[in-house]
Formats: sequence, C-alpha cells, structure tokens
Amino acid sequence: MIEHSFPVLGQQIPVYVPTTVDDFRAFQRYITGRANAGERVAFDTETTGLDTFSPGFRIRTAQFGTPDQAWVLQVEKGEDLQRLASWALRTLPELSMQNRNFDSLACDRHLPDIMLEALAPKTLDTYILSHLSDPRRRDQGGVGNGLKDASAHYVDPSAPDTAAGLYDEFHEIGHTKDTGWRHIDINNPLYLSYAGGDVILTSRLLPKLQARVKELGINPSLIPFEHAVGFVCALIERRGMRIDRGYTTQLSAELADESARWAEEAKKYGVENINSTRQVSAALLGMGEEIKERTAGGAVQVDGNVLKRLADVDKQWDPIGSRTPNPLAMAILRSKRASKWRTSYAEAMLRTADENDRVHPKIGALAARTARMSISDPPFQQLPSGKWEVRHAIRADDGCRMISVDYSSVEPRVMAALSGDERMTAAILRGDDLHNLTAASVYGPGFTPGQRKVAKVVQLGVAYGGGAATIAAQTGLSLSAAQDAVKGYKRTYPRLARYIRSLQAQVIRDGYTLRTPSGRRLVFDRDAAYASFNGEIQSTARDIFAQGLLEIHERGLTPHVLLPVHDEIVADATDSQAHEVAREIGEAMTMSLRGIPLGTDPDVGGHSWGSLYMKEATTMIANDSWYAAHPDAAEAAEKARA
DNA sequence: TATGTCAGCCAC
DNA sequence: AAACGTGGCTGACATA
Repeated sequence: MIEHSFPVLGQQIPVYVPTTVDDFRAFQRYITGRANAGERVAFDTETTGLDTFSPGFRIRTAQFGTPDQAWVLQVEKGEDLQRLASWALRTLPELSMQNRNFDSLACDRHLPDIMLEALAPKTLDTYILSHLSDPRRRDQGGVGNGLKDASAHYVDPSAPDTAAGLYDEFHEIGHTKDTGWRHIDINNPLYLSYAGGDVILTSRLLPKLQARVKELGINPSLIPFEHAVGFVCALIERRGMRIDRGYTTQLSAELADESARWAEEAKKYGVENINSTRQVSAALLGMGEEIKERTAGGAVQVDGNVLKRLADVDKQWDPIGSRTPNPLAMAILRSKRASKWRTSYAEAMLRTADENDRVHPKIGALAARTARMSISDPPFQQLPSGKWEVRHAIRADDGCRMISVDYSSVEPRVMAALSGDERMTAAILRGDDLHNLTAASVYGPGFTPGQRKVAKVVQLGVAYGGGAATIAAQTGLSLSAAQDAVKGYKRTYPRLARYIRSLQAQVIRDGYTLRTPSGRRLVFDRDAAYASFNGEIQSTARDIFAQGLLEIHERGLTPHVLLPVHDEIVADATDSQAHEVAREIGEAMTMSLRGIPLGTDPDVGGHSWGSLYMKEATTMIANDSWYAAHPDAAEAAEKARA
C-alpha cells in the first residue's frame, strides 16, 4: 500500500493509495465498514479539467474519506479501479461532496453504472450548507464557499492551500495551472496527498456547517429544498442543448468580418485597437468632442452611453437626428459589439459543445448572495435579447419547438406582497397596469406616455434601491423633477415606502443581516443597507422560481427543460405537444404569495431559441440583405411569423 | 507567465 | 441625506 498524509490541525492524517489486490481488499473493508456503520463518507474526484462534457475529459482519481483517513483510487489506470469506485459509490448509503453537481455529473458520464439519480438522494453538499450559512463570496466580505475558504474558516486555518502548492509542481513539469491537472504524474505525492486532503476536509467540514446553519436559525427545510433544486439543475445540465454548428460557425465568421471592417474604419481616426479605452478617448477628444463623463478610476469614459450620444443614436441604435454623428464613435460601437458576440457567445458555444453538438452550460443553482442562479460556460443567461441572431444558434431537438415560460412581472408582485401595500395589491388583483396607476397618481389622469415611462423607471429604481439622481440620469429629467417623481411614487404607495424604511432600520439593528420569508439569511455590506429591500425581493423571487422548478419536476416535465433564466424556463417539446407542454409548465410554476397571484406567460416558438425573439424584429429586418445570404434564418423567421 | 484590477458589455 | 441590485466574461494594462 502506498501511503501519504495530509496535515489537519497539526496531525498527519493518512492518505492510502491502493495498488495491489490486497490493497483493493483493504479499501473494500473500509467501505463496507462505513456502510455497515451507516457513516457518511466524503467523495471527490480529480479530473483533467472542468469541461465535463468535452471529448477529452477524464476522471483521474476518485477519493473517499472520513475525518481520520482518505483513500485515493487511481481510476485512470484502468477499468478495475473504475469499477471499484463505482462499487463504493453504490455501496455507501450516505455521501458528502463539495459542489456535488460537478463530481456527480463527471461520475454519471465517466464511471460505469453510476447515475445522477442514484447519487443525489444520498449526498449532502457542503457548498449548499456553506452558502446557507453565509451567502457572500469572499470578495464580498464573506467566508467564501469554496472548499479551501470554508475549511480554513471552520476546520483548520493552517490547512495547506491545495491548489497553490500543486501549481509549483505543474510548472516543474512545464505546464500551467490550467493544463497541469491533466498532465501531472498520477503518482505525484503532493497530488495524491492533496486529493486525499480534499475528502478529509469535506468530511470534517460537514458537521461544522450543519451546526452553523442550526445555530443561525436558518430554516432547516432549505437544506433538502436546495439539494432538490440542485439535482433538477444537474439533470438539465446533463441534457444540454443542441447548437447548429454550421450556422454558428458562419455567424462567428461574419461577426469576425464585421468587427474587422469597423476596426479598419476606426483606424482612419488613429485608433489602432478598438478595445483600448485610452486610444478611443484620446482620438475622440482629438476630434473636438467633449466628454464630461469619468470612470470610477478617473479616466475619460467611453462606454456605450457616451459613444451612442456622440454617434447620435438611441438605446436601440436608431438615429436621433440631434447632431452630426461622430463616425468613429459608431465604428467603435459596431466593432466592439460584433467581437463580443463572436468571442463570448458564438465561439464559446463552438468551443464547449460535445461530440453531439450539444452545449452543457454550467448551472450554479445557488450562486448569488441572494441565491439567484448563475450560468456559465457559456453564459446563457445573458445572450442578446434585442436581436435574435445569437440565440438562433440554439436549436430544439429534432421534431421539437422551443418553449419559453416566464413569470409575469414577478418582482413588482413580490414588492406588493412583502410590503403589504394596499393600493399596489389592489391594483394587481384588479389586473390594472401599475405604471398607469403610478403615472395617474403622480401626474394626474391626463398623464403622457413619457410620464408613464418615468413611472416605470421610478418603480425599477425603487426596487433597486436607487435614488432621484440615478432616475434623473436615466430619464433625462432634472434632479428636482426626478425628486418629485420619487416623492409622488412614495405618496402613491405609502405602505411600501414605510416598509422599505423600516426594513433598512431593522437590517442595521440585526447586524446587516436579514431573514427572508423563506427563512434564508442574507448579509449586506455595512455601507449598503439601502440594498436590503432589493435583496429581499430578488431572493424571494428566486425562491419562488426554484419552487416552480421543483413543481415542474414533480409533474414529470423536467425532460423538456433546457435552461432556467431567473424568472423564465426555456424548454422544448414535439410540434404536436409543444402548446400543451408549455401550458403545463406554466401551470406548474403558477402559485401565490401572501394572496397575490404569480402567473406565467407560456410561449411557443419555432425550431430555434432565436425564433422566440423574432416576432417584433422580423418586420424591421426582413428586407435586410442578411436574409438573402441566410436561407436558414429566413426559414426560421417565416415560421416565427406563422 | 500568471494574476489582479479596471473598464466595458451582455442578461434579468 | 442619499445611496440602482445580481451575475459571467473579455481585453487592456500593470505587476510580481
């Protein structure tokens, strides 16, 4: 038996690496012993990288451990060791993992006879417990929810940094921190010791976190709730969604061409690199433009807003006609947008797609400090929604149509429910348009469309904890007019205004923490108690969405789901079933919060995700020569119109 | 080379 | 008195 060790609290904990038949028997005795005792065992893997669904991905080692020992199976050595790992996973009645979905998906795909469905019910995730205890990232002042940070805080401040030490070893073999995981010798002592260390730490961390969650009075039912939500998200991630590789490749090439053409244009004005804000601002100032805006760091600001003003276009890039457009500003805008769309979206899809042209974006089911979800690799929560070209790369499965179901204005409804504001509640129950009501109350019954827009901006501003100054900046109103609008809004919904004030006071009294209606603990920065109302709304809306997702799962609809997007479920179903499935998903998501109904808008599109975004755009761009070069897109637009 | 910060831009 | 929230990601630039 090869034996290494890992230091915890001044003790050297043994890390066993079985290599002979006798060693394997010893491992089996360890596992059956724990199984018979009903003891929870920590599990972890070391892999070639984080790209679980890429063709070259492999599991290198599988580790099992308890507080006083760890076992590292070198599964990449062969099928025998793979089967041994699978056997142990099936035999153990209770497991713990740090970030369960990553390892579970890796095992589901790369170990024999291991399915997500079998692992999930018996696994506790230390990440989930850590997030429930303190939802902040480290850079937000929290403990940090990674294994390293959480262990340093709850288990042993002097535990070695597993990654940092290994990076030196990676460099010695001529690799980097990204490529080293794939190439480090499977017998490297440090690698094996750290692999074992991770499960030792996980098993020691779990009871500490359980105690912490209890001590803080966090709603204990959130623990099974988050495990269930995470499991459904893992199922969605495993399925992934199909891209049209031909279309995406062509789109990427065209975006590259467009970006290059406008970069050439910018060169005429002395901007060699359109991404250099220094060059851009210098050139614009050199052309005689006045730019008053400054960045937080004090530099001349040349962001989208400034460039659009100089290019004399509005938010939708439509000409305003108020001045002579600055051609450099327009060239920078166009070149940057094309390159962002290409690198962040089109190329990211091509890079991450598996051998069947499916992308599996990583779903962080419990991510933000408010518990909202995040999606990365690629970032599918933030594809352009004003135009359809990028989303058109995503296709429903063969014979299927895309479905989108979102909650109808969920955040205002949550605002009304939490504050108990009678006027807002009554308006919602009557089905009135809130912004019309606000505008009528603030400006009188003869309010203009522009005043309704102001009412809408104020509503969002209040929800975000913003003030009159930001509202003035967004609407073009004078500061005093914006102040009047905010005052009018608060007069219209007096109970809401009072609720926001008292919530902030309470948050400060409670050490900048807040308990949401679901019993979740939120923590705020000491200079940002004003953000507490937004935090409570956002977090509550997320929990409603997560509850909706569980109801979708209960009704057997998860196989249709492609992606969760904050308040929207993207799904697909066969042509004949699509409308019925959309209706069922909408019904599953529908619920009420303190008497306020939370309804949904089911929508059925064509064969691409983009088709759901074509309806308005179609008429605007139907004559674009783009269509002539893209029969595929023309066909999709045709279907969208139908 | 790797990492951190700033600036910017995409979404809800 | 006022305070616009939550993310992922790329590229430039400075630094170790």
